[in-house]
Amino acid sequence: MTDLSIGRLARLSGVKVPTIRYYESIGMLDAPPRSPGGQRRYGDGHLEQLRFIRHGRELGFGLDDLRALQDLSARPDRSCEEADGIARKQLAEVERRIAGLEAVRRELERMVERCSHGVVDECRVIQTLSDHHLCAGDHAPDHQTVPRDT
Amino acid sequence: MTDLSIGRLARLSGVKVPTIRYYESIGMLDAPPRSPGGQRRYGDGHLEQLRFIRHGRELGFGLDDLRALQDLSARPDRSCEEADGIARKQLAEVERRIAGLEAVRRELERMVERCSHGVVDECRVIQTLSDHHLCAGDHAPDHQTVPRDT
DNA sequence: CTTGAACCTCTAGTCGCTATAGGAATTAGG
DNA sequence: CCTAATTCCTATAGCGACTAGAGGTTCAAG
Ligand SMILES: [Zn+2]
Ligand SMILES: [Zn+2]
Ligand SMILES: [Zn+2]
Ligand SMILES: [Zn+2]
Repeated sequence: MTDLSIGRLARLSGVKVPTIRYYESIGMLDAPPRSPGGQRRYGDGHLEQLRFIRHGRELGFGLDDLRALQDLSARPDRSCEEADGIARKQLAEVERRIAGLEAVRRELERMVERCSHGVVDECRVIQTLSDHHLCAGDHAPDHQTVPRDT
Repeated sequence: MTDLSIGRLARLSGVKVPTIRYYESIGMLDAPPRSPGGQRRYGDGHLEQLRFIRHGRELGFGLDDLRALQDLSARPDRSCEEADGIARKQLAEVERRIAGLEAVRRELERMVERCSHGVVDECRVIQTLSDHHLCAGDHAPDHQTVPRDT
């Protein structure tokens, strides 16, 4: 019952203030009680919950999976089969993404290395983009979304 | 002047019909002439342009970068310095993402391997999510967005 | 000339946030 | 106790790169 303000909770958890409110709005984080003036007052349980979510996000889990994992951790007597399944699925997904990125990395390296740095018309980068036949192999048959940095 | 319909262009380029319209709407792809009834009629230039974009997307370039690269390729006499810079930046970004995903992969592997597959309370997956100290190392200090599959 | 496939525009949804505007509440200092 | 600075509130819109659906029109094969 440490009665944390949202800002303090943000500092302790490493999750930004607007993100905490966002998690509450989509039902990922329990809505806390409010001060007489209407401000959120969090307890230790919320901090734990938020750290769980943050750690899961760092490991690449989607919020849906984390919700399922959260629900499971509230039922300590059940078999952990489902939790392990989610983790294995996540591992497979990460491996798939790494494989795709490795293929992309090889092609990018190749085109950067082979460019003689002259004029655009002879630029290996531009040429390769115009013609996949200049690539060494196949790359990224599947989708890749570019992440954002903050 | 092959006078391609959008559907045929989609098949020839590997880019979906709504995506082609989307590219036009954001100015990535030149707006084609229309049939008397108002339907889009593409030429070979559009097909080339679209293949360029698609190839670039497969290599992980953002649409902004691809626009810049497209503009450069229209000026064949200029130095390719800028193009090479964009490609090197992209390579660095891909390397950064691989490094992050490798760290995540190691942790996921670790937690899946160490679980004795009993009850949730003793599940290494759940425990690790609750406590980063059970991780072997640091992972993903930066953002990662989960890609979508189609 | 009919019919069914392909096309059109427009809007809203995806994921996981982030940013801004325009206020109200809290807290630290004097 | 009062003020000023800081933090907090809601609500809305935007990011990237699409995808999905509704409701209507045009085209091309037979
Ligand atoms: Zn070059
Ligand atoms: Zn290629
Ligand atoms: Zn387990
Ligand atoms: Zn960890």
